[in-house]
Amino acid sequence: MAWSEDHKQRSREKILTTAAGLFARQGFDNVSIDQVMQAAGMTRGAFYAHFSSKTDLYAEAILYAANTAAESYLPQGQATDQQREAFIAAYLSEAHCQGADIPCPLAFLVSDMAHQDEGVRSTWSQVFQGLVKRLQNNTGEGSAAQAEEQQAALQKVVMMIGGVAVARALNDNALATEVLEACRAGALSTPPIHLSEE
Amino acid sequence: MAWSEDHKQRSREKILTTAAGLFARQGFDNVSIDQVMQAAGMTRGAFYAHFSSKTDLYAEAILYAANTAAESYLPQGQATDQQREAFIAAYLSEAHCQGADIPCPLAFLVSDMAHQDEGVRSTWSQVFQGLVKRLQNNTGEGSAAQAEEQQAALQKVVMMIGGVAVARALNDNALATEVLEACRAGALSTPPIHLSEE
DNA sequence: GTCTATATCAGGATAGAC
DNA sequence: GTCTATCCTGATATAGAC
Repeated sequence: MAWSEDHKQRSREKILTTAAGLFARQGFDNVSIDQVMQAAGMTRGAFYAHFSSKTDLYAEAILYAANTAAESYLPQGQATDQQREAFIAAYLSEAHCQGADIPCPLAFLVSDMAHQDEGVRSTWSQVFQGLVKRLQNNTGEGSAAQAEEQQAALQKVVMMIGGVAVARALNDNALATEVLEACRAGALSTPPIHLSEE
Repeated sequence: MAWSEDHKQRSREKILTTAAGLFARQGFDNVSIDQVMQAAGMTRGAFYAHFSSKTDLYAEAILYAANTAAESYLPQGQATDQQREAFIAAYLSEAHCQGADIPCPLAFLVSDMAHQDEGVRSTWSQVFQGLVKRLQNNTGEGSAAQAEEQQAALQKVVMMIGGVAVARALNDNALATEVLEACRAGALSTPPIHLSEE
């Protein structure tokens, strides 16, 4: 049944891309299974042939969005400084903020995670750690240098996620733009902040 | 009818404190009017004598939380550097992250704002701008210095809001602690980041 | 695997008694 | 102003036909 299997796989992917976009833009509670399936060109009943529950879909969609984004924005393996900077600028762009393509679930769904079950939260956390790892320079040798690298990467990631989340929340477009600019400046400077509490 | 008026005012405040805590910790959609009113010691029907809708309560609760927090944590008017730093450290503490007192709606509800109506979003935005203003040093005279002050304040606020939101989202407690530490370091350095794109 | 139909339930909002 | 009782809608999940 090669055809049938292929068909199922295509349906599943269609549901995932649709759900990833809708969840990111509207949040978990404001998206219904009906809405997802209709946008994917199917009806509600077909849903449970692919996913066991709405929560299950949520976790899968977050992972799917992360994988898709990583694939197209950052090359696998080690990235150059230039590639990293381009990625940061794109992340903190107004286009991303307004929900272009499949928006990043890290920024769009941060404060939604606290209410979700273990499966969803652990998926989100893994995606977060993946991003942190990708933003590290890995130039330092000693463990002290590594710790500083880690701290700098965490600060960058928080500024990226926080910047997009805040800009998206704000009512005032001009201020939102200003926030994005400030965060680009903050996250692009390398190393952005030098200060350990030793 | 002094007694009656006073009674109503007390009920209203009881509803507001209860709602502010519940909304921040559980999000708008995961809190029911029933839940709020029961926790406040009343029943559902009494709700509409105080607020016109759940959304109305949401906006009022955000404002109430902000005013309450501002009152107890930061003195009105100009703050000293030391007071500002204590505030930043308390904001990025694990106690705040875990929902002590009435948590800050800015951090706990960031990614919820995008789905809310104008009234709620504008309330949130006003609270945000209030925090930005409080964190500015106001030492500079020229407009260029002012712009840098503004940028630095925005970076700090994003790191505070983003740090708490991310730490709260994470599944991994050790990593969450690390995030908070990194953000404290980042937000406490003054000026944290020097870079304008001129 | 996908459809239509339906059981079931939670939650927002209103009506009317006290 | 607060209570109980009720209406109504929207949404998850399941059952059974094709």
